Amino acid sequence: MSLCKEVIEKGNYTLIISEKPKAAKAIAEALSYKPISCKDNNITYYVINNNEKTTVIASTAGHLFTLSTNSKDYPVFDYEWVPRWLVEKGAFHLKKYYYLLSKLSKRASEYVNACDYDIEGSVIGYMIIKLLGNETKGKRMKFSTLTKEELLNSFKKIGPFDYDMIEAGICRHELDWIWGINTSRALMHIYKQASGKNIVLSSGRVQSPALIEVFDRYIEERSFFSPPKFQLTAVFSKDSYKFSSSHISSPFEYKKDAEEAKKRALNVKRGNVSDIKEEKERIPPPPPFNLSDLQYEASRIYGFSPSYTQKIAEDLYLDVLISYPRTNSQKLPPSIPHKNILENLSVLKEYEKQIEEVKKRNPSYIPRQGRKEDPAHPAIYPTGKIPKDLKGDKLKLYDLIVRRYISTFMDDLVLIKRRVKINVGERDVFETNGTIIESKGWLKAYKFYTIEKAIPSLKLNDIVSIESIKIASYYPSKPKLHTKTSLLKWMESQNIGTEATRAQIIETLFKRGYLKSTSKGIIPTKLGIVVSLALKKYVSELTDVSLTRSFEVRLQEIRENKKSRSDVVKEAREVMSKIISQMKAQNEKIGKELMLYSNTPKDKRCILCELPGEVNGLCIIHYSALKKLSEGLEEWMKKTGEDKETSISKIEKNKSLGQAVREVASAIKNKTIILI
DNA sequence: GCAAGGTC
Ligand SMILES: [Zn+2]
Repeated sequence: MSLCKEVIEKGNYTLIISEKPKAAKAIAEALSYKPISCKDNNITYYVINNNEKTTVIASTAGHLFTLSTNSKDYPVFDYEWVPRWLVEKGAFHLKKYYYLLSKLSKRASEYVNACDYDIEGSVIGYMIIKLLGNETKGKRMKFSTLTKEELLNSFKKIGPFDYDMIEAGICRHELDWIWGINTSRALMHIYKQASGKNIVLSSGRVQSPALIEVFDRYIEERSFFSPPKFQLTAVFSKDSYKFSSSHISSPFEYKKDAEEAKKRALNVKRGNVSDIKEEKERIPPPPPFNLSDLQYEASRIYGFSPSYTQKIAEDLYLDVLISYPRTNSQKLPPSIPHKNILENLSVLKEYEKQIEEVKKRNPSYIPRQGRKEDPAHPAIYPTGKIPKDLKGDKLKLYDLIVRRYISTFMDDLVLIKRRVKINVGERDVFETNGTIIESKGWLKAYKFYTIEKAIPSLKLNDIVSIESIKIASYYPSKPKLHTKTSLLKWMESQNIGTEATRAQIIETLFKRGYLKSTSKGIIPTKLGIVVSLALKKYVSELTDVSLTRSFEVRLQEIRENKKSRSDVVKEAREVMSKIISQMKAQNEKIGKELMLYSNTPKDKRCILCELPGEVNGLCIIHYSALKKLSEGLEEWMKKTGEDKETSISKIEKNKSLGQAVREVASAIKNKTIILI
């Protein structure tokens, strides 16, 4: 044990710094068959003695330093990098890492940043070396998997510091800090001035567009209005076999067209099978899991929230049961020992048969690859370590990951789809279809889909009779309220946030009291609505994803040496100074607007709800509903063939339309408000 | 106290 101490005291070693403990262990084991494992305050580091040359491998746990300021005022731009454990609530566990790295840095002769090969990893390692060691003796090791081969290779190719990445990374921190801290302080300060109350408000490049997305979707859903289309469906029979079938012109735009087709069909009363088409469809295995696909599937299959799934996945990772979960990659490189992993997993009865099949059908163990990539990690896969005593949700998630992994080695799912056309009289054709599975392929392992729909057992020229026929209204595009999962997928589609932060940022919006969950999905609270409106009006840059796009352009320019970090930051300061001075000049006005929502006097309320009345005595939601109803009513009447009074009555009761539209229709019926 | 980004 004292050997560890000796080495540190002697100094003159290369200190390799990794981003996480697991990576430090992998590096140590790649560089030596017998790394010496040392402990300091329960934190492990490794020592390797080779031909007089000593290497020490230690790790942090993510960012050890963060931007911080002593100033309580705003606008504020005088931030500096400080140890997180000193300034951040909940970061106290980093103190041990800080002290160990600080101790190991004192006598090192050389420092290697071996953090993940992405811009955050470049910043994490750089800050440790700059602030605890010696920047001039800093180097960079680059690898994207933790396999022995790649680690050894990257160790041989250790290069100089990657200042392009470091500068871009530091700039990202500064820009987010400038935008986030200043606008959050402005919101809080104005709120405090107007109400006398201290509450925590926040805004930022990622969270604010996400909030606005929920807000916009909510208004869209509440004020949804569309005339119906008309689905004509008949139930046919052949001997005792019954099946339903839709008119090929369905959905009809006009009800009278559907009614005429119905009348014609009822006159003929029978049809004949005029065409049968059968085709095979091959569906390849789903791609390997990245975190957001895992979150999506765990929500679809088990109802887990994205942050819950992430927490369980992190536990499984720490138990060494699965690989690193915070990845965007859908790729499983051949350097992963798939054969060993599958052989190990085959001792588990529930996977034995499927793995046996992989061995026979895919003996080189080549998995299907997805499209998405990650600079530092492969897709999520089981390590092959056999779990003991896994229970409940942890077991469910582990099983999901294992099944997905096995399925990527399996054959295509083969479906048979049959489409049958039935002519009724001379003009009308009905169609019915079904799907059956010819060969299950990967679905045997990843069994979380139900696919089969009975195939109609009919032959060409069969005569079938119409048992019944009916017209149903059909609403094409009713928008759905967001769920945590759909919001996370939306963030991913817009490329805002990262695998590690999206679920967390959604939870922050709830913690701020901006959002709440209902049985139908997420809706903004009054506070969420008024913050959304204030941001739209006074900090519109934060209300959509274009700010992220412009950050990306600038960071890329820094990486390519076309711009300097200080120029980009200077530009951001100027923009922010302007925004803040404009907000300060309108302090009272903004404060009044905020207060109007948190405490709306009775005489200022919307005719139909408790929100403030903004236009024609209606709140933004009911006004938006009134506008859509007023614009679309004529089309509704034309397509349904109903008069105005009937239309309004039907709209009032129609649950396929937005709730605010129904409330507005009801108020029109009662003559409380009029169409515009 | 406030961002977004790492990871325990
Ligand atoms: Zn209202």
